[in-house]
Amino acid sequence: MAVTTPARERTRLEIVRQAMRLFQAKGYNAVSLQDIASAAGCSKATVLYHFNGKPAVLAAVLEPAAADLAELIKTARTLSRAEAQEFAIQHFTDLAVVHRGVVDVIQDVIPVIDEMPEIAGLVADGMQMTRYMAGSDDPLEQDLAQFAVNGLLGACRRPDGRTDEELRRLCEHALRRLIRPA
Amino acid sequence: MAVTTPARERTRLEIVRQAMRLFQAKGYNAVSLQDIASAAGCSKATVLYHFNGKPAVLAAVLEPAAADLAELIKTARTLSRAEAQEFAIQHFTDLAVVHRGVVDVIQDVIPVIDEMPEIAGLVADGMQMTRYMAGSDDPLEQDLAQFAVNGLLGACRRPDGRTDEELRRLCEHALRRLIRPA
DNA sequence: TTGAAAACTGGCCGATCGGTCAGGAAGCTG
DNA sequence: CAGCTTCCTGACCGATCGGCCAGTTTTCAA
Repeated sequence: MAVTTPARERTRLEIVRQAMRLFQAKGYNAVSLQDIASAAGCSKATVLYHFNGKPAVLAAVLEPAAADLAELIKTARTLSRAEAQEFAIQHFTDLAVVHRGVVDVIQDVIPVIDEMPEIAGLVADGMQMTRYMAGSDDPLEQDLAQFAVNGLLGACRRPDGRTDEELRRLCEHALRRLIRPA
Repeated sequence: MAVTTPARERTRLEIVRQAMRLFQAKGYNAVSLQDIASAAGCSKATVLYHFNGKPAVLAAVLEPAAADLAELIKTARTLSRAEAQEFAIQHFTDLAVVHRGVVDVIQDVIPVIDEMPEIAGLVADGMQMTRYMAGSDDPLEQDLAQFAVNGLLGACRRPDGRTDEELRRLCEHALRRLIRPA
């Protein structure tokens, strides 16, 4: 058995690429399977041949970011509290900047997040990372870390033509004003 | 001529009340006119009798917050830069906390904000208030003020059972860490 | 009390949604 | 070449969407 059929992967990838672009531009709910199919140059039925429903397309779009985040969590777990905090500030920022499209998509799904089990893991990991970033169990610092992450995600949503590096620097600067070292 | 017909205003108000509740809970796009009508105890046709389409319902939901914000802008315009900054920090926080439901609704509409002229004024005023909050024209401080407002709006979206006063205190605390006095 | 205006509604419309299915086209293997 | 699997599609489905309209009920001033 072939590990992957080239044709299958090519179409699949194009669907995910276009779905990402559209979700980011118009929001998950406002994009139809027909929109995705047209953009990817195939029929709606083909989209549903490759993915088991619209939520599965969303899951595929989110998957790379979710995997990267899970990797970050795994690393952070091996560090001391102070190290984990510094690690979280730097790498969570990186992740949000690089995957800023995903950040945008997630925001649009928040109101119905309970009905989307396919992204529950991503969200849970994000909250875990926020806890690492706080650096302490003090409720105020935890709340401020959440505040910081909200600002971070918001900034990555509307980058205003900033380059990755400019955006990363801005976010890290803001985080260091908000977050107290452990 | 009667200034207002009681029956008309009563129904209108109930529709707006229920629409607000539903938009906040499930997002603008996920709420149908039928949902609003059922919650308000009338028919979908009645909703369309009082409001010229679904966007008009949204505009009515947002109107009180928009009016309050416009009033804030008018006051801030009469102040010195330093006074306006302090004014913005305190009263923009208040506004976001009191109208937190509206904050939630707006977030859901952001991806299609260009197609919603009825909320363009609100958004423009919010950005103006953000500029006052920065306290200087330095691009970095402007960006940080935007970052702060993103955090503010995010915190008001998911209040986690906090009281108005707790939420207001948290936001003001975070803002004072992020914002440099003019 | 009465009649016109205001408030309201059931039923219908075209469009679009996510999703299904039978079957055609393409590609690989013998 | 034949035959099987994979890939893909047009046509169709039931549901629901926002919106419209003709007509009924309610309100209220004269």
